Amino acid sequence: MPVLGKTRKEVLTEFRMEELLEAARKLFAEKGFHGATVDKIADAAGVAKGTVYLYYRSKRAIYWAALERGIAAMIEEVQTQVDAEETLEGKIRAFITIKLCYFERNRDFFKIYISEFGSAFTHPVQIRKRFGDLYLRQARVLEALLREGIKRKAIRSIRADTAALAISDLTRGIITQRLLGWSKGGVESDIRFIFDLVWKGIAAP
Amino acid sequence: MPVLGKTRKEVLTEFRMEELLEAARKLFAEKGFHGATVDKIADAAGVAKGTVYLYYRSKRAIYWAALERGIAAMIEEVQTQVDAEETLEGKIRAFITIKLCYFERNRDFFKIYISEFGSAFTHPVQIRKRFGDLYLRQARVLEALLREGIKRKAIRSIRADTAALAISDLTRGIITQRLLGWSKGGVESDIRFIFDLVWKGIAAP
Amino acid sequence: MPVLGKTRKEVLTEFRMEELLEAARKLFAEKGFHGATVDKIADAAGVAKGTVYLYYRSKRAIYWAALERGIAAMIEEVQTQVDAEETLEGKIRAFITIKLCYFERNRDFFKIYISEFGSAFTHPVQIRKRFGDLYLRQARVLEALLREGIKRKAIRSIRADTAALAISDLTRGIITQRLLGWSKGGVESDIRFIFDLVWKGIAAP
Amino acid sequence: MPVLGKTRKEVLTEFRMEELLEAARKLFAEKGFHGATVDKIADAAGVAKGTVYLYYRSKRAIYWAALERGIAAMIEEVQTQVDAEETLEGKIRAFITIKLCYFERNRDFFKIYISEFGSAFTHPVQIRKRFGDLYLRQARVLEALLREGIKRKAIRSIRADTAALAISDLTRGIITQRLLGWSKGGVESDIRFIFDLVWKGIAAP
DNA sequence: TATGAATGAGAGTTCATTCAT
DNA sequence: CATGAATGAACTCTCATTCAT
Repeated sequence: MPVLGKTRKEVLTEFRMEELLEAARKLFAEKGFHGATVDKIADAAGVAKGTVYLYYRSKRAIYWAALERGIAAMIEEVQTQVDAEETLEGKIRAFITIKLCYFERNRDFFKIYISEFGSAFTHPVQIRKRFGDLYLRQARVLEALLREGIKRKAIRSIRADTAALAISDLTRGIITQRLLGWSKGGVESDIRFIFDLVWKGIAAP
Repeated sequence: MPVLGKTRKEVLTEFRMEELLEAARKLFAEKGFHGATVDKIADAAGVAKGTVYLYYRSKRAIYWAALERGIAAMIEEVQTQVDAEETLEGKIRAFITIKLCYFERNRDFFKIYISEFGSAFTHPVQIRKRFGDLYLRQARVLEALLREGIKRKAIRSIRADTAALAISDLTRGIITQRLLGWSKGGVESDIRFIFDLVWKGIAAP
Repeated sequence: MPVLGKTRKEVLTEFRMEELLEAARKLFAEKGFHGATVDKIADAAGVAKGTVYLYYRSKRAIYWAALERGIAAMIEEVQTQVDAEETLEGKIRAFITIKLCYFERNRDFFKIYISEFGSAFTHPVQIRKRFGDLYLRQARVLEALLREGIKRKAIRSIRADTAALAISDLTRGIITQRLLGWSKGGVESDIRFIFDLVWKGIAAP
Repeated sequence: MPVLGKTRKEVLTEFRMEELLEAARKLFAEKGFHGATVDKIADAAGVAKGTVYLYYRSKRAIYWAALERGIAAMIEEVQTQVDAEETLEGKIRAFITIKLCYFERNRDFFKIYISEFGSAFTHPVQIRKRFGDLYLRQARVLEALLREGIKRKAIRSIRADTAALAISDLTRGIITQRLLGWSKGGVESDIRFIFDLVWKGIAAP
């Protein structure tokens, strides 16, 4: 009997998938794709090995689900917060802030995210493309902002796509530094640092 | 019989290690750490599998050797060129330029380098630390420059260590974009882009 | 409420078993015992996997049921037609003809039948014996004919049991050839071929 | 240093392959393809599991090697003995005799052989074809004899290809009966039975 | 009665590492 | 010093069977 548009079965399925995803996320983050075994994922999720395959077609599929889910959630959060800001400056600052905060809150996910980055070159083309698309999608949120700023002469005339990726790189980089314990400053300080660098770097004279 | 301070044996050993390293670099770059098998590395180097273990203690050891060797060579090249420049601006530009060119010339190495970055979080602490030290060493070349610039008031008062890492991130990022085919501009254009962003971002007002 | 000696429940049970058998027969024929999964059998029969086990104790049990059922039906058909013939020659010809036609009509069953033959040696003794009994039962229909023929001097003095099996082998062989596309002749031609060979081979001089 | 055209390595390789084949043959015969595990084959051959894969690419490959090897040896033996006979009658009798004796001597092989027969319909087309070719090859030895006999009017005008397969079926059938303990007669008696049936069945009037 | 989610033993295969030659 | 055959632990994935609902 469907309740709220979902049958009992669907709810259970969703629950199991989420449970498995959570366990997988933790393990992938801790040990990387190869280090995490399906056995351990099943164990961590509290189910038998075979059960994993009732919900995901392969180990890779779980990995992808974790990755895609995380990026999608991040994009959504970023987009929402950027939209909530009124000034261009505020929007760009929000972009940096939210990404940084999101990753701080989802460290496990960030580790998978960054690891996939590292594998970008060794994966088959189609997998690489799939991740690329995902990654570029979030960069494009920023790109649109930059383009608007350039049009309004608030930002000097630069390649908006490259700049967007560069800002993403900076943000990603600072998070890496934080997680590795290389950055001594607080989050606030790090955000301010990145933003200042970027804003001074791209603002119209 | 020692020649130039090296015995015949030492020369041969060095030669074999180099040969193996080259083969390994190519394979690690192409297939990643897990995808590259010792069998294939031995094959590519033209020796038997067992021979590999006469020169390196493990597969990981080869990987590390490839990584360390590459980073050391890069640092050296960067240092030399930075020293050759006279102005602060020139030195910073050189830092970016040389790194970018070095990686363009040594794509195989870059792929390993970037991949290790991705694994930074899944490795045991001591391995992570070892890579960190290596990575930070090159950043410190830049950090010293920035510190000097700040002292001379050519650069505004920023955290030199964080800034150095940020500039490294930017450089690494643009190379990634280039290798993935995301950057449409030429090398010159990319260098100029990064440098402008950085210089405007950090220069004293 | 019993109807025609069967309760409603019994009718339903029989119906389900038949339905499952049909589905199983098709799958076993197509993929062999190991290739056919209980999942697919259940699917093909339009029931859930668990339901299968309400009607059959195991996958093997379904297989056996399919096999026994098929052989029993064949024996019945053969016996009926043989009885309908009047001459010895006619009876033997009928034996060959009916078997061949039966298998032509029930190719799925034949594939299982022939496959079980192949496994005859790898099965545990009791299973082997069970199949043997089944197989020998049909041969005995023929054996009886031969024995009668020998007594009446229409057939030369041969070992009736061995001859019966030999004729069965010939018949089985020709069907195999037909199903594998090795026999170019029509059914009629194949029947005539076998019968001539056999009749000339066993007839009294 | 090559000795007798074979290097030490080649001899060792051949030895291991033979050793594995023997172990595999026994297990396949006893348990069938699915029942025999690579683990057990390795065990029986006295090597580790991984070693098996140094000599054969897959479990299937071992199976095929066993099958092909056995059939080839049989064909050779049959051909040699058939050639040694002078009369047509003698040749046909030799064909039956040698096959029967070969299988009596190589029971393990026969079990695999017969089992493959059973799987003929469930295997992919190319595998089926491969076995078919192998099987037909031995039948063709006989076919040539029959064709010659027909030309010389010693044999009545029959389809030589179908007859050859039929005689093969008879031979195979009698061996099956023997191995299953259904045939009470001695080898001699069985051979005579088959030959008489066949010869009377095909001889010109 | 019917379901299908859950199980977990067990399959084939790979590969870093060792060691006798 | 060089070899490469041998190892065996570890991997992912399958599927017959069970059992709570």
